[in-house]
Amino acid sequence: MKLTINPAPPFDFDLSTRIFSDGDEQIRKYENGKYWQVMRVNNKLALVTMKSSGSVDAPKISAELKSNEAISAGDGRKAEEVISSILNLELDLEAFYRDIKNDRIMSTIVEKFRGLRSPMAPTVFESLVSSIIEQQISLIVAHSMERKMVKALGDALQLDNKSYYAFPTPQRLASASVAQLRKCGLSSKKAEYIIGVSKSIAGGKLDLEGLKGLQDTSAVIDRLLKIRGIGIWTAEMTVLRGMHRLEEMPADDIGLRKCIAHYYRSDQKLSADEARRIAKKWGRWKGLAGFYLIIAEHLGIEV
DNA sequence: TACCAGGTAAAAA
DNA sequence: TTTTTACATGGT
Repeated sequence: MKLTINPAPPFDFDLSTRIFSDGDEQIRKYENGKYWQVMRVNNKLALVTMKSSGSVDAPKISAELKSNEAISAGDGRKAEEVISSILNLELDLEAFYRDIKNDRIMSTIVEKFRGLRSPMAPTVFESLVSSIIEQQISLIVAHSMERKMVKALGDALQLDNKSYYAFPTPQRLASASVAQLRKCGLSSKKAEYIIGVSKSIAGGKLDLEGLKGLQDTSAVIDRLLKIRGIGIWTAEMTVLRGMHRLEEMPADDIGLRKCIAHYYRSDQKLSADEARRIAKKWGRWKGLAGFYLIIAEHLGIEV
């Protein structure tokens, strides 16, 4: 099935998905103008491959959905919703750009990255598990472990003689053993955390996805902090990427603090509180602004 | 080789 | 109550 999506401008498809250039081709990857990944639509697995067929100010995405099951028109609409969610297409970027206009440094950066949207996790669960894996270790290491986990425990989709993998469900991770996750490189503790939270969800004791309905982000974070293995950093990362709460910024994050220090304090070390103070002027866009800073630093942009 | 990297829970002080 | 420590692995 082919889909055409017309996001609100500005949207730079290639700039936003190029982040996955080093991704795994069996999970999700950007290459030669195309981005693909497995997604769940109404409990069916489908591979979606997308490319830009428009421009930053008149964006258009051409997507193709492939599955071993029959795909209905309703599934197509659901797929559009999921795509919109993971590419963060609902985000009002113009409002962000307007609101940071009085910040000269941030303004210079957003001008260079006009149309960049931060990728989002399709579910709160995926966002939470990824964040647990990313605790304390470098992103390169974390992504390597996550890849192994998705391939070992995720649902496989066989298409064109190739295997693709979707992120494991809470039910699957609830029945996994610590030893299985240890084989993916995770520490015993992280394995326990992930299995523990998965069991709560599978057992109906925790409705993670339902937390999206809570307006008050700090109430969501308070609930997440009750889960074993979830501290403030993990809770903030989870709501930022899994619930589109772009106002949340993990100020305790060392890497992010280095970025803020680089652009705002000539590389002088920052405490978390100082980072929060600087981030205050980004208002409801702290997390998104932080994302722009990380990308800018990664690409060696100077202002 | 040793140390650090987008932390957290549990032990020790 | 606050401070230290164990934990995993890839890069430098």
